[in-house]
Amino acid sequence: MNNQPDSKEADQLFRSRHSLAHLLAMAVLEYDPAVKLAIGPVIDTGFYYDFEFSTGKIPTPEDLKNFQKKVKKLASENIDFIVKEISADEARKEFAAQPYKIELIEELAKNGENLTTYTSGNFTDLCAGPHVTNTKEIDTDAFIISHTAGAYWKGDAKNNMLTRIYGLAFASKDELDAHLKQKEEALKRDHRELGKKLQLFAFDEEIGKGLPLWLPKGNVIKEELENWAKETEKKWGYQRVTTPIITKENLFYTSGHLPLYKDSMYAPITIEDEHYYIKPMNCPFHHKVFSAHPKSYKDLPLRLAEYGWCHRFEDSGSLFGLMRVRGMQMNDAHIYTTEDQAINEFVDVIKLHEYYYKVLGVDKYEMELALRDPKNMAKYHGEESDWKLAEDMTMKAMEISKVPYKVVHEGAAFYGPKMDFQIYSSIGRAFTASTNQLDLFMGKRFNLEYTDKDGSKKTPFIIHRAPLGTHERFIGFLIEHFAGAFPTWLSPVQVSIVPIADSHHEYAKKVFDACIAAGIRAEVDYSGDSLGKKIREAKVHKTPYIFVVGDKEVEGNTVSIEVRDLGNDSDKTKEVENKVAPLLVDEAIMKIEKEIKDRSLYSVFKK
RNA sequence: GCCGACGUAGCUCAGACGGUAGAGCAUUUCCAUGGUAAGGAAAAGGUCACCGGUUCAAUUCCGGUCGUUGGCUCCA
Repeated sequence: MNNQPDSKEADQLFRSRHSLAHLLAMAVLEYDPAVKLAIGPVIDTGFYYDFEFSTGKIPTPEDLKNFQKKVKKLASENIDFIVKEISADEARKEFAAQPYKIELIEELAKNGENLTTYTSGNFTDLCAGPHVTNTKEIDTDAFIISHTAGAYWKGDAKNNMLTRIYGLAFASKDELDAHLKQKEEALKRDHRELGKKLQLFAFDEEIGKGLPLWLPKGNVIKEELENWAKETEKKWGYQRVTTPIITKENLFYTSGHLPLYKDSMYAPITIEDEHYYIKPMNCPFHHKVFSAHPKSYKDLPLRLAEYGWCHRFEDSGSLFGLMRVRGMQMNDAHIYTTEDQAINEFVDVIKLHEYYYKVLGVDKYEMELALRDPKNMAKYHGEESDWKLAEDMTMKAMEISKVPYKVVHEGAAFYGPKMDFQIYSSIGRAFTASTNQLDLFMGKRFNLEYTDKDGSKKTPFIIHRAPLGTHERFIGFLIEHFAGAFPTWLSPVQVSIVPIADSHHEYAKKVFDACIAAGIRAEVDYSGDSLGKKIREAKVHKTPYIFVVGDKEVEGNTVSIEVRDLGNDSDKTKEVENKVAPLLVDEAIMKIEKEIKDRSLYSVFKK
């Protein structure tokens, strides 16, 4: 387990959680005496135990409540946990009726590890411990049996699916309550909730799962991001291309994707005896752009960018709001370089990420270098020497960049090492926002070449990069990151104009026209609602600025400005005067125009 | 894909022993013309996700499908 205790308090909590898992097993055994026990480890928020229930005995939510009562009762019975060291043979006898335990015993015995059991009351479990010495150490108000889930034995989809029962457990009831409260708060910031409330995107059964509709307000964010990416990439020396979303199947045989990913691609369309696939990625298309004309070393590095429309037939069970969809638009580009240029280009890609994150105020992120999984070497194509070189080069680039990173020995792409950027939303959820690769394989596969100084033909190195990931996942992230209160440049509505009475509608329209002329996204509330209601309406939609216009404003050709209050969630630096003394219309517009142009995270009216 | 849970009006949710349903908000209309987070009234809105089965009768019970979701697996 990775959850080794590192302090006395943590150690005590670890013991309590672990012991609760055993008490849960006791309750479950009473409910289904023939249940097969798998494992019951401690996790960050408590514990779980995996079971294989007898036919027809899968517990209902009602049963879970009973387990909870039973565990509570057991915990209050002052049961001792008694540890015992046993031999493999004794263990085999003791757990003869428990096939999963037997499997564990064989493994442990093979590795020459000592076996221990813990006995609590009439229940003995194979377990490395540690546990409480007596259940009176457990706070019986600080845990709940929360929910069930399916989980494969040993995390392998080829194995049986077991029923996992999760428990939340903390050192005190206060901490448990705090955890539940925090989860509730997190739900309010959940991009699915906010997306509905702020009318950013929607799904429709008739269209299909994982295929989002971008509503007008959400589309504004998408376009702003895309414009920003185009502007930035232009400055960084990228050229834009457009490639089809559909292709004859052979392209994906050339790339090697088809045999590997057939199941997660939309099925082919057959027409005039040809199979066409909808593209799940843009790479091969960009390679074809590269090879459309002969290339010289002088053309390199060649950076081809496209917000490409990709479709992947993801497993229905893995779809998740905007974060995991079947139709996505990717901030993709491929950089074709000489061997000498590759590291520098890779470093620049990392710098580009840093730039994007800085503008968006994403300060918690890290890189993860995914190398080949030694247990699954068959997945990876290409020459060993190329892999070594690519791994060295990526590592070097990461060193140079000085961004913190960790190395993982699995998860590389089949054609090269992968560098992911993990970012964390304000509710603590981690996202892989961007994946990048250094690829020495596809160039050869597609016979890409350029003529070098000496007239020889060489294969370019290829960097795959996508700093803003897909619109879908990235905006999903941004919704949670900003809790729906986007910086002004990204806000669907930037200024909400609220006339005090009907008689001010005409003036409101004038102010509106001035905003629109300045490129500010404005709306006038012409409803017959009360002033308070109109203000509230603008505020629940998290509009950055409300212009209130009444007699005073008409007379002075001004607007009274209400600045969005970010409440307790706000960063200190975002503190603003909520009410701004009436400003001339032109002046107010100029200030906000500048804030938008700067893509500022902060209000121009900040203190 | 797998295991589980859930699906009632646009949204958030009530509801019943099996006898075709209700609230708040949103929408529309009317009244009020209001100076900073919900003014008042009325109307309209549902094949209770869909398809089968049991039943005199199904939104309610059973089965299947679709969708959402908690996890597991996967993620070029």
